[in-house]
Amino acid sequence: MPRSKGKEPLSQARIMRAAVRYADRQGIESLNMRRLAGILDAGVMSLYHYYPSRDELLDGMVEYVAAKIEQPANDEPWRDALTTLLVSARQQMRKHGWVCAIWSRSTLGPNRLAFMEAILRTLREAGFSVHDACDAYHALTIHVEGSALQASLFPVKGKAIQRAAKEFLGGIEDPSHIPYFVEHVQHHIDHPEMPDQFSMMLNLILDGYEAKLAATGVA
Amino acid sequence: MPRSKGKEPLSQARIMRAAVRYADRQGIESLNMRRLAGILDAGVMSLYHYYPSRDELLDGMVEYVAAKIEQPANDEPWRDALTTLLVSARQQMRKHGWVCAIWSRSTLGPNRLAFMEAILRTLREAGFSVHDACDAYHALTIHVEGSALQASLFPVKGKAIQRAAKEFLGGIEDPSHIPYFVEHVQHHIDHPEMPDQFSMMLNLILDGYEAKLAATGVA
DNA sequence: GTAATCTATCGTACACCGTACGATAAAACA
DNA sequence: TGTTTTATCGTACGGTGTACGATAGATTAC
Repeated sequence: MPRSKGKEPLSQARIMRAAVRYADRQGIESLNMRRLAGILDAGVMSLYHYYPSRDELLDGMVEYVAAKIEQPANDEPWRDALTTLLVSARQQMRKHGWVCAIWSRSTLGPNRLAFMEAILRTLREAGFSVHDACDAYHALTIHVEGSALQASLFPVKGKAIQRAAKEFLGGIEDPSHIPYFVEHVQHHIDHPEMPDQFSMMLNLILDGYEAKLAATGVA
Repeated sequence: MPRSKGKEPLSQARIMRAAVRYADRQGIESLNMRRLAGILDAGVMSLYHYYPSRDELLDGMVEYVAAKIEQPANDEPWRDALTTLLVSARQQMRKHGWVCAIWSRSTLGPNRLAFMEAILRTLREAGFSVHDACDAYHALTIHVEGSALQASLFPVKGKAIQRAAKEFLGGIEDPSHIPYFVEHVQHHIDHPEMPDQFSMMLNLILDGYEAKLAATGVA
């Protein structure tokens, strides 16, 4: 029984929007086919007309986010181009915290592939050897994915961080054994807004490879 | 009906060993309570006498691995101490590839806490300010966890890498759009043993913070 | 020794998940 | 008008984690 009058029809795009929206609010663990169908006011099996399985839906969600990563202009210097790519990737991963959990595990789709290609192209055209480009590629992507993953484990907003961290410390049975850890958490409580630690570290990595590139003398 | 004569009794340790052993071989996704009980030749619900839930079992598995991370000697210079800690952590994560998937998400247990505390203590006693120690801590742990995660997505052994990468490339519909990605994968095929890229990057990070520490002049 | 209690075991059952299969009715086409 | 295609979805099945309560051996109390 297709297209009943009252409700707007299903589509890949509408399902995807609902899925992303739900994951943004409630996390991806609790996103299941029945709930998603419920949100869309549709039968569960109707979803399978547009996505053959839950896994492919998740892959699609990763691609959805990957599509929003900004691509650098062609004439940008390599360091700026990489910064554009990686800062944008980081932004999207922060915006959709759930992607970190499935990013690496998802089947490689065109958008994620384009992201990887852009990084590698930038490096190679900057003069990096295949080997150095390989090193730098992994260093950079590890940093982006790793830091987004770590960040996704904590609440985003300042007030919520403080509350979470406090009850976090409260859960420890004997804090006297771990003074430096307590101090560290306290530091996060006192400074909820980290002054862009991601970019600092990114620059440190880029500094290292810029020096190496200069030493190689290729340009 | 407790302790039937023929079979050795259950215990936290025996269950944990079986779980780790199974995850090492078959991965953690397919590890479920029924299968684990089957391996141990026990009823499913018997496991719940030792672990109140699957989640707590997984937490225990993370703790099991965290316990094996080598702690540095007290008199080691800070850079050596950090290297000891992080290289050892990396080794354990490579040995038990499945931990990467649950490491960050697990509830903080004493062993993982001890690992974090050791890093922070080393940094602070080396003269890092609370803020710099915070930065360095995150940079280092992101590197360890991120690189182990990326590595865990590929087979360990050389021959398997080559086969996997080849069929990986074969699955792409139009490789001409992604020449640099193809080149990158080819590089991995040709050089299955990466000359310790992890340590190189680790040293790069440590170089950066050593320079910063020297500049601060604290010692 | 016997009775009461405790403890480790586990069978059954239930709720929730992804999804295979096939039915159905509206739309498109002949 | 009759036929085919397409989007919808109800039902059901197998696989999960686990709540509940039964049970039989070990332990303890008398």
